[in-house]
Order: sequence, then C-alpha cells, then structure tokens
Amino acid sequence: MTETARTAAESAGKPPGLRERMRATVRAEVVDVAHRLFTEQGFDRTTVDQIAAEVGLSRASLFRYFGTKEQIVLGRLEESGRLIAEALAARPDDERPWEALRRSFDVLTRRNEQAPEQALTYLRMLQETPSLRAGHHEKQLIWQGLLVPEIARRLGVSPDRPEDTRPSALAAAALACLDVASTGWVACEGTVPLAELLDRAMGALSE
Amino acid sequence: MTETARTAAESAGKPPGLRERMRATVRAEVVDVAHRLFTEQGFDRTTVDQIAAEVGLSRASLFRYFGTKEQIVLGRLEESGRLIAEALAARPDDERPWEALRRSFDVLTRRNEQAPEQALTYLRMLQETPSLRAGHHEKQLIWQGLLVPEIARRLGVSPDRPEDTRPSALAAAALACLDVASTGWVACEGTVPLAELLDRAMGALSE
DNA sequence: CACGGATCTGATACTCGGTATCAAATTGAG
DNA sequence: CTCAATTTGATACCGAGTATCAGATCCGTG
Repeated sequence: MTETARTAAESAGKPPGLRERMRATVRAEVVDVAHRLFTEQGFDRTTVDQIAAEVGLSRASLFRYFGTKEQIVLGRLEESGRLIAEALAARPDDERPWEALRRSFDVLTRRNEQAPEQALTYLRMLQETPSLRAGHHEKQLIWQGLLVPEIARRLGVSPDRPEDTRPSALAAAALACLDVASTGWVACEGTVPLAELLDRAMGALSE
Repeated sequence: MTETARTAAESAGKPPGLRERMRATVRAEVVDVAHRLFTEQGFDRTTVDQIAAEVGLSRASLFRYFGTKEQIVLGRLEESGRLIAEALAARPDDERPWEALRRSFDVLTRRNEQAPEQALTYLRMLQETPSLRAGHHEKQLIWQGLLVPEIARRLGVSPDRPEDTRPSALAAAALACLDVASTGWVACEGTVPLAELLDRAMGALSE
C-alpha cells in the first residue's frame, strides 16, 4: 500500500493463496541475497543486475518486487515505523509526550540489543551510503506522519492544523535525537548502549 | 571546497582573474536558467541537456560547473549554513543554547520575509520533489556539523566525543524544528509568518 | 610578442537505475 | 479442462553521471 508494487488481490482476501506466499518467499530471498552482496561489496558497487542474476530472476521482475534498489534495504523500516507508532499509542495517557516518545523508541533499542552485530552493520551501511541516508530520512518523515496524530491527541490539538507546529516539532525532534543516537552508536562501534545515548540526547532537550 | 569542482588556483590567489570571474558568471546564469525551467516544468521533468542547451553549454561542461543536477538547486544552501553558524557564534555567551539556536535562525526568517513569493516557490519545490528533499536533508546534516562545535563549546563539552550526544541532539532537533516550520509555512501558503511557526515549534521543546 | 604548460571545452562512448511494452508462460477459478 | 488474469523475461528506451581525448583558450614567462 505504501509504495511497493502490489497485486490485485492484496490485503483483502482471507486465504493467503499459494501465489501470495511465493511472492513473499521470493521477496525474502531477494532481501537475503542483496544484503549479503551489499555487506560484501558495498551498496553502490552492487548492481541490480547482479542481485537479479544471483537470485535467478530477470532484472525486470526484480523491479516488480522492489520498485527501487533502496527499497530492498529500507523495506524493513516500514515495519519499524508501525511498531513505534503502536508503542506510542500504548503509553499511558498522562505521560508527558516527550517521555512517551522516548519510551516508544524502546522497541528499537531492544531489538538492537538482541542482535547488536547485525544492527551495527546495517546501520553502518545506512549511514555511510548517501543515497541510503536520503531514503532513510524519507522513511523517518513517514514515521513522523504516523506519530504526529497521537502526539496531537495528547496535546489536545486538532490534527490537521499545519499552523500548530507543536506536534510535528515534538515528533521530528525526537526522531532527530534517535538519529543522533544511532550515529553515535555506530561511531562508538556499539560500545555505549544505544538506549543510553538516546537518553542523553533526548534529555538535553527536556532541560 | 565542499563538493563543487574547483580549479587549481582556487581560494588562494589574490587577483580574481578573468577566468574565475567568467566561471562565476556562467554559474550564475546556469542557476538562473535552471530555476526558471524548474519552476515552469518541475524539477524532474527538466533534463540536464535542456538546461545545457538553453545556456549554450555542452552537457559535459555543465557537469563541470555543477557536479549533479541537485547542486544547481541546493547550492545556495551552502551559504545559508555558514550564515546560521556565524549568527550562532555571534550570540551572547550566557544565552541558553536552545534560545541561541532559535535566534540564529533569524537570518533565514528575515530573508524569507524580504522575498516571500520567491522563498515560497523555492521551498515548495524543495519539499515537493523527493530527490531534492533528500539533498536538502544532506545539507542540513552539514549545517548540523557546523553548529555542533559552537554548541559543544557553550555546553563545556569536548567537541569530538561521539558518546556525548547532547550538542548534536540540540542542533539536530533545532534543525528539525526549522524543517517543520518551513513545511507548515509552505502549507499555509505563507499566511502565518515563518518566525511564528518556528517559535511555536521550538517552544514546544523548551517547555 | 611569442611560446609552452595548464586549463577549459565539446564530442563521444559508456555504466547504471528505472520505465514501458509485448508476447509467452503460469496460475487459479469455474 | 478452459479461459481470463497475472507473472515473467526480453527488449528497447530514457536520463543522470563518469571517463576519455583532441582541440581551443588562457596566462605567466622569456
């Protein structure tokens, strides 16, 4: 629904259908192969044709699974956004928005603690490759869009009022802190816990 | 120095030299022509060949003046970053970092007030074109890099300590607020002053 | 002024990401 | 089984960006 090319019988039909399952497995394998190649040779030095050939797919078909090369890498961020938004909605109503945002990021810090090595190489690639940095920021804008309504609700602000910049500002600033913390985490090679860097970052803004 | 292709005798020699002046003139004309075409037909629907032809330059030479198509648009942001950094350095030492950041952005809000129509179309293009949004964010990261040392100084923090995320967090969050305010300003078609939107945005974070 | 090295230019050819099209193959429902 | 919908690969195309190279232009020096 977001931007991935979809089939006609998408999120509607109850029976998963053999076709849909095949599609999912192929997608997964593309992601696997591509990630291996990316970490081996770097994102830019890996061509789409190479990935397609390795998976045993035609170039054209690969582009039907993933609209762009970036999406192969950034696809998983879609889910992360939903998770953060859900976590935020689950925070108690009387919690201060800033604190609620901080806590909603724990779904990410926890995941990183569980597979630090993997997260480290993934984030490193994301930060070292300019085109991926750009795409990552686009995703963050989507995350921001997911978080803003809940922040607005907690602030008692009507959602679609572009002249009240407070909800967007809180969400955008929190995500900026998350980025700063992630960058620092990669720079430290993961020696300092991400949660701690994030605490310091967001703490600097709550006085 | 940043990324624009430069000549050997760059920022060193005292005499401007005819060659350098010509270069500057051509650069300026390219920017003019390109901006006209971009606003007329949109960034994506304008090809580099079209710009080159209109300026009377070969495609190859155009790429010697501007390494990428984006740089034709984003070039001016370089200067803005320097201006903000200078304004920040000029703020009184006892001012709170957040307030100092807010005030350093006035160099931008003032400029927008002086030529609102022009700023509006420029920002609109920047926000509506995905590839430009990406490039714009890259520039903001550079701005962040310019601001961080001064923030660190005011906080009494050694600059190159990636584990202390506070200076970066303050700079990144402030720039995020600036983005939010700019987006709102464009959405409002400039009816609400940018400075006011920015006050609200950054005010939401200082409590 | 003339020369010679450094620089700029245009032309050409190339790589790579992404789009469009079309006929053949595959699937799944009736 | 059959037929319509979908998927696939092949091909051709477009635009951004890079590399190369020969010719033109500039500029300091003798």
